[in-house]
Amino acid sequence: MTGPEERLRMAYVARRYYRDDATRSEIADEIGVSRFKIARMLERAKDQGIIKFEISAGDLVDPSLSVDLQKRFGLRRALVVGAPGDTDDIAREYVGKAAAQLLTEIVEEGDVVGFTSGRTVYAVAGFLESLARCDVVALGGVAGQATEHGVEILRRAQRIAGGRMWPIFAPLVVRDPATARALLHDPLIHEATSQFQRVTKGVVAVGSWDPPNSQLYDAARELGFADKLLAQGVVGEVAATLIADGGKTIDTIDDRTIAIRAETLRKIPEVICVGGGASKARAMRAAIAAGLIDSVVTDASLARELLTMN
Amino acid sequence: MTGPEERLRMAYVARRYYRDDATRSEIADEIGVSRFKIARMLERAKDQGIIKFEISAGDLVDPSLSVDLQKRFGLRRALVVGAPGDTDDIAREYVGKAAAQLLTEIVEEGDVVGFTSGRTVYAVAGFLESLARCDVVALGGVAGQATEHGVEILRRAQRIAGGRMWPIFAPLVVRDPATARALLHDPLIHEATSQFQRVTKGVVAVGSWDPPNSQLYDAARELGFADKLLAQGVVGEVAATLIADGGKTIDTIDDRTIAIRAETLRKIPEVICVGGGASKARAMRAAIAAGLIDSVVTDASLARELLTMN
DNA sequence: AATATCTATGCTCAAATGAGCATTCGGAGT
DNA sequence: ACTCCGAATGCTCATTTGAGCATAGATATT
Repeated sequence: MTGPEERLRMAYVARRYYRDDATRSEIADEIGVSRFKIARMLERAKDQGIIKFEISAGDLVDPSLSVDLQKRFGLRRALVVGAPGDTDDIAREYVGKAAAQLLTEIVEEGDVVGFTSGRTVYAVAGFLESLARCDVVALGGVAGQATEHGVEILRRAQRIAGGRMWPIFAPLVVRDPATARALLHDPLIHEATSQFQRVTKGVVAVGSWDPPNSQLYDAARELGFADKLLAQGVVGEVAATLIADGGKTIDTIDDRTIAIRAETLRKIPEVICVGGGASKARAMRAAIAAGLIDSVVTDASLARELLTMN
Repeated sequence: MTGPEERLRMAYVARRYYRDDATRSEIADEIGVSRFKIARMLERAKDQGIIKFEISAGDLVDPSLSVDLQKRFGLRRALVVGAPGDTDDIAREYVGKAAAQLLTEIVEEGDVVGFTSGRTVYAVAGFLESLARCDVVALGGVAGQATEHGVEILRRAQRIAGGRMWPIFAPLVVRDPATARALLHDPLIHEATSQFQRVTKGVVAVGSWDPPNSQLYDAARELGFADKLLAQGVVGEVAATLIADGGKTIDTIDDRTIAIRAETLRKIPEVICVGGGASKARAMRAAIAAGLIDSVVTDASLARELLTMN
């Protein structure tokens, strides 16, 4: 075992090398040993834990989970935020903030950014503070009671991005195909849906059907669709595209939804899925398998669940 | 400000470079950028605090205080241990342990190691666990009530070092010169004091007279010397050598002490002074100024006090 | 005591890195 | 539109560093 004098010396060398950016030769001259000895001291300092590298990536992001997730699922980007013990509400704040910062970082002038509705996407919009000049489009109608949220997301994004906006003032899912067709012929809605193919970056929430944690699920249940869809293996949804466990999309109610279709979604150069909480893991895995999403911003619970699912 | 994607990337690069020892070029190929960009990312990661270097030197030693102290006072070695808030007792344990480890590290076969008495030196001996084969010598008589301590130090050191030992069974200070002379003519004591010139490494405690924190001071007070000596400016002592603030040694009671003399102490190649607690700062500073000690093992309180004294 | 073994040290030469510079690109100001 | 400025990028070449080896000194083994 190394004595305190030697450890102190190693600490000094480590400090001079890493903190002060001295070269090994400088340090060697300074304390009168060869540069090779300095090199070996630095190695041993690392082995013995005298120097440790603390890597953080800021308050929010967990660097290793992020990279693990990105590699494991072949994602374009993955940001994992917060601690696994956080409540869903706290996790949503973290995810929203990180996703907002990510958008600020990656959105370029001329982009067309699409948003679904949902609480997490609402949080993203809430944390948006600056954005390159771009147009914003709703990727679907509004689900859930808090109807205003869906529109509010676009409004805030538009105010910050400064470009044009195409909100969709309609429910995400309706009772029958005829109603859906009628809505889709509404001039304002039609104009919005025509923008789908121009979208270059999508921000989408993921909803879980098993266990149920989705506003689309709630709406479907009210309309009486839910059980049949569950029987067909639906585990989650993105926008209004239902997905089964292996990633197969299920089009049963496509004629009753006002939202971007799976094939159009897949053509968007980058779709970022936001959402946290371990309960959404199956749904998110299915969405990735379905090829609907390219990047994720999530929390540590969901990330760990995804990484240990099998 | 940098976005989370970029920070994550920087964290990843930092991890690969510092933790995994990947070369900049490897990382560059891996993520498809130039090695120059990697270099700049690492620089910025350092600036932005994404990577931090945590340097510890083990549980005991405070690396920066140690180096500061060593440089400020031109010491051969300085080890500063523990936290400034520690009590004297805890600090003594830390100092003792660190000094013991230091001895283990630096004592070589054939050395002759001298010890004074004192509680801290006793702690040093208590923590000694291995030592190159060497002889051990008491550097003076015993002060304080716990007479056995002084001898116990030598016994333990001898048992671990395996060489010869020369303890001194006598008080550190006596009432009058005649008593001192008589003791110094005692064959056992004479044999011990004859070893002083052979000593190659000394371990000495420091006693403070102002404020009083010294067993020699207590003894001197009982014998009625103390006030006169304080009037002469004594602020502390090493072995039985009294020292005034600027480092001047005061020989008033030298003819009544059984201990190594200042000039002999100065000839020892390395004298290590052990002791902690801010109250001993003046005494230690004086001992350094007097050229009686070459290295120190102390605690954070004393070190900070020394560094801020002026 | 002689031998083998291990560890620490410093060397050479190839690889990795840093400093400084030229170029490009994207605004900001006129 | 134009120029100007600053930031970012990648280059060259000198410096720094790492890998592997040879040597020397210590330690264990017989």
